[in-house]
Amino acid sequence: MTERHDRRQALVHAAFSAIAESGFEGFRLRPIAAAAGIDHSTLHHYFRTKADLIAAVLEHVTSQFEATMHTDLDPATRLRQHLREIATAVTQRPELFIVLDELDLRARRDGSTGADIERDEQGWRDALTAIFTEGVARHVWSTDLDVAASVELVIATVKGIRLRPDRAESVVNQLCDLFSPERPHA
Amino acid sequence: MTERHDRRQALVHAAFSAIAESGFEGFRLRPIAAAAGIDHSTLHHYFRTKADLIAAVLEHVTSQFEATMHTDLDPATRLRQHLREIATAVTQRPELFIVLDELDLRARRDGSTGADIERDEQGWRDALTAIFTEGVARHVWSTDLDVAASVELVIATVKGIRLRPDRAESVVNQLCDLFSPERPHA
Amino acid sequence: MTERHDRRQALVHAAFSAIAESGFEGFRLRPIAAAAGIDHSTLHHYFRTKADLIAAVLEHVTSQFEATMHTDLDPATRLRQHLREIATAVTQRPELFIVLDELDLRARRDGSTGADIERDEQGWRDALTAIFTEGVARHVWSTDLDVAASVELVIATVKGIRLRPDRAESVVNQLCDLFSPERPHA
Amino acid sequence: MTERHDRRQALVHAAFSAIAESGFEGFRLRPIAAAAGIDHSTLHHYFRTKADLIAAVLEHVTSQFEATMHTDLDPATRLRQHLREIATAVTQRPELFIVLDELDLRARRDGSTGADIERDEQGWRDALTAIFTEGVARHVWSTDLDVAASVELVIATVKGIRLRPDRAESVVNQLCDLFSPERPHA
DNA sequence: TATGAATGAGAATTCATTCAT
DNA sequence: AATGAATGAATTCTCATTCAT
Repeated sequence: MTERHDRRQALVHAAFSAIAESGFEGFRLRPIAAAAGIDHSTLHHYFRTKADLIAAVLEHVTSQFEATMHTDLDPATRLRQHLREIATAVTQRPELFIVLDELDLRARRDGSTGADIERDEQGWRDALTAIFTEGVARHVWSTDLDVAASVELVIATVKGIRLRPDRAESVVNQLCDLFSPERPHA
Repeated sequence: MTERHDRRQALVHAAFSAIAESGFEGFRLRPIAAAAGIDHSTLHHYFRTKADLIAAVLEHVTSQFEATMHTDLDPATRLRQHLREIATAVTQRPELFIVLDELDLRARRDGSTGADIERDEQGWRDALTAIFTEGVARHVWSTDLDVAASVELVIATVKGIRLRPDRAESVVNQLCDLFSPERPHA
Repeated sequence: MTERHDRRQALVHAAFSAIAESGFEGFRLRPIAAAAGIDHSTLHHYFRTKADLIAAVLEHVTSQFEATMHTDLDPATRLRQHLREIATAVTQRPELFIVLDELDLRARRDGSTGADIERDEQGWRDALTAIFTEGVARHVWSTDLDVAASVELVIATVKGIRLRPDRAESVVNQLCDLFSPERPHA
Repeated sequence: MTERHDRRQALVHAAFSAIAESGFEGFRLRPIAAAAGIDHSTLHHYFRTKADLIAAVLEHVTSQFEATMHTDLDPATRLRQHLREIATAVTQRPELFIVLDELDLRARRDGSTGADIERDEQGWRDALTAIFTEGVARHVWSTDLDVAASVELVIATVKGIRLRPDRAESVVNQLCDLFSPERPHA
């Protein structure tokens, strides 16, 4: 049983790496099976179709993004911390975000992929909305702040740095600074 | 000669549309040739290889982004206008940005695509840098503003809305508001 | 032991139905095992190979045709009754005859199937020969009657209606009428 | 153009022979292509799918059965001649009838095959009906004769001898004799 | 007896590309 | 410039069978 799980995991990992490296364009099953050390027909024992394997990769990826949202008192700090963690992750595990980008693009054509991704994104959106809403309520941010637009801005920005680990940190810092200008002295 | 040019254009357009619709994963030459009304082997008279056709699509796409930067006096207005134009384009010609996203992802694997895209992006980066630099010089923005990070933030944000035409406008507005808070009254 | 027998029977029945429905062209072991509620590899405990299972189906089919020849006095009546019974069977259990037809066709390629079927057919041929021989002896039919040819005619006709339950009855009646014209009046 | 036709013909012939020899159960495209001396992928240039090739085989087979019905004066002679020609064909070109039998069996599962075969059979049925009807009108046969049943009997008998070239002649003769008893001399 | 894992051979089909015409 | 024929390598997926448990 655990062996079965191991093989499956090995296949998912191999598929994940392959997508990270070559995208879906060149994504073929045989090399995946080979990387896991099994015959390519055995792969179908674990994943009936290519789509099933891709679905498993998607699940693997999204499972890595389980909410790491903190519950500090200060919403501004929470936002900053959250974005810094993302920036760190982009830097340390760039493949994760590359594959996510590939999946995002693929979601447009593949309904079920789209649904899974959308569900995941909605969870994230809700968390961000909570931060901004609380921030406005506590007068951390102006009551004029367009919460929905701010949330989408954050999301867009994060998506925009997924392929740019080198710039991730400075970009999220700059975004946080715009929301909550550091008043260093005084 | 002009006929030849027309045929090439027809092929490039067909390829562009196909990529916009199905991405590179499902990008096949035969349907492209069929869409242009020619035999699939004739396509090779115009583009020796598949890669050549893709390169032509890339060129077609980037040629659509020739800098439409205005030269108003006020840098803040220039920025806002520029981003609004982008948001409008994303809304009105979403395929253009979808294909750009596909190409961006592909650039990681394909050196020459990467170079072309990078060159293009650099032009854009320079223009944005000029705006922010001037804005700081003219005290539109604080001298503390991190110009480079601001430029990357703008770029990241725009990239992040490429697949979301519906949110494009509100996101860029929100970003501009953060840079230059509208102070409506007083 | 009886359990084992039951399982075997279940498998044979499932195989029989599958062949009746889709012929040998689409005959696969896995669905058979599934229909019998067992794993497809367990099937090999009961039938070592696919051919073994097919042989069992053949046996099952031929066992259904144990001579039900009557021993009335009148050969003509015997013939008519025999053919009517066949026509009824074709109507009521068409799958039996469909599978028989499939097996007949297959016999050409598969030696052992051929032998089994041939043996069965010979028994039938003998019974028919007995009827016609007796009929000629008793002057039910002309002494000019070609007994062997008549037997083959009957066999051919029956084979010819195996896929046509709807016409079975009228065809066998017509054949009997030709052999023994009903002289209803006078 | 004629070359193209030749290749197609060669493929159809090779397919025909393969089916005659091994039936549909073992019918694979690669050996067909090999027999025609081409790469197996080239086969798809001529027949997009396996089903297309089978359809061409079916057409080839049915085209061999274009009505060879004579227009002698005597219906009984016409019937006898017709059946003798069939018996001769079964003897001389047994594969034709074997393949026909295979197709007949296959027709049950494959709608389009079924339609084609049915259309062909209907033509034959019409011709036979004409013979019997005329025979009854001319008092060659009793007015009591069930024309429809007689037609079906002939059809069934012919189908029943398709796999038995050796018995074909004696069976059809016997059938004719039953319809029109030879009254030798006297 | 029963299973699930594994295999290897092979299935139809697709695709970019080349070549002769 | 244009075509259709041809290729060969590759693709996903299937299947009967075996083996260890």
